[in-house]
Amino acid sequence: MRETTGGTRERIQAVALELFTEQGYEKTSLREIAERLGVTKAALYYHFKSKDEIVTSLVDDRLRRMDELIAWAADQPPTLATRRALIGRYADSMFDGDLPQVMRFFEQNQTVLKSLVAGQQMRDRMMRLAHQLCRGDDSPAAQLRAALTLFAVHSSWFAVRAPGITDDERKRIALQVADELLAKIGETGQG
Amino acid sequence: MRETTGGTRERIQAVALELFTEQGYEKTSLREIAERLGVTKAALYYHFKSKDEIVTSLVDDRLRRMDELIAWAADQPPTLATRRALIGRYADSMFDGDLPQVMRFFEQNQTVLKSLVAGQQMRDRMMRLAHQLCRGDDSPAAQLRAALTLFAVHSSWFAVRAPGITDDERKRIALQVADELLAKIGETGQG
DNA sequence: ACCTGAACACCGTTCAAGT
DNA sequence: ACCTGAACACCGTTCAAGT
Repeated sequence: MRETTGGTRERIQAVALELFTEQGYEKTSLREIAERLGVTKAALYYHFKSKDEIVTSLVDDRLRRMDELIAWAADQPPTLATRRALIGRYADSMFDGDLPQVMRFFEQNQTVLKSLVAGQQMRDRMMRLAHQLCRGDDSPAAQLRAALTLFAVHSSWFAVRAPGITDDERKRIALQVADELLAKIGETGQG
Repeated sequence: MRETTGGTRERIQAVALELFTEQGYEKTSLREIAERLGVTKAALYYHFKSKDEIVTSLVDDRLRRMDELIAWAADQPPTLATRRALIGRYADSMFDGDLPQVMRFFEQNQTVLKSLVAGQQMRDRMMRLAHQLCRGDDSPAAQLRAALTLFAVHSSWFAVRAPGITDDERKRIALQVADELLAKIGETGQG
């Protein structure tokens, strides 16, 4: 058997992330997760206080990295160069390691997550990121552009339908479009 | 008493739309809806085949209007003028009558709706709209821009935080940003 | 035609009890 | 420390029965 490397807690997280992303949070029952691991539903409650808390544990790492990004940006001058660097770093983190899967899960479960603590924190960080992206220009248009810049990175995963396109190419396209949006922030005049 | 204008079916739809939007589809129980109307849970099943089917009935009207838009666009030449007119009409329909509430509901419940028939149809229509918006330019960047154009209209509701801003102003900003994105579709060269 | 009462299998959660 | 068995209130759904 030698199922996987280790502790039950980690195995629960792995299975939960997979099923939540595939079928959604609400559609995935704890019974389903437990069965895959060969334990009882009640066993899950030894490792996590609730179903909600499983999600929290998945998102925590991601939250920390976003906090770092936001803090970094707040320390830089509010220039176009900073905005470009910020979205570049954000895209890097989105396409790096196993975080894409966490974000994919998040993307798929935004609604449900609204009522979950982790979801609210995540939304909060996105808002702050957007706020950093239009620092020095708080016009409505700038706010909208900042939000769309983040969307550009996210939606490059599903909005672009091209056979055989690589993750790197998706990232490049996303940053190209993002850069154009960012360039319009902080411009004097309405042109 | 003379509760509302009429039939139980319509009253169910009204209450369901309100609660689904406020709390989400999964978090709203049929018991809750029934109680508000002073009927039994089972009574709902006389008017609707399932909880899912309540959503379908809410979204149907919206689907029809999107179909009309798509058909109209397919009949026009694939020019920038057409793209601009298309997103303009789309924004109109989004900010008009009681449809905004339906869309707000949709925005809030995308995930859950993925597994519902109505949700899949809705996603399908959004894809087709995006496709119309980049007709004649199937490059990845164009696809991404087309998707972001639609997002611009949607996210103008929540991404823009300005005290006392009106719906009309939100719409104007959305269309301004959308137009800039659309202008870059179909441009020769990569510049 | 319109609705009720009671039952169905399933859900997340709790807790005493076992090793 | 780690897990089980059995119970809890709640969920969406069904259906015979009432008017």
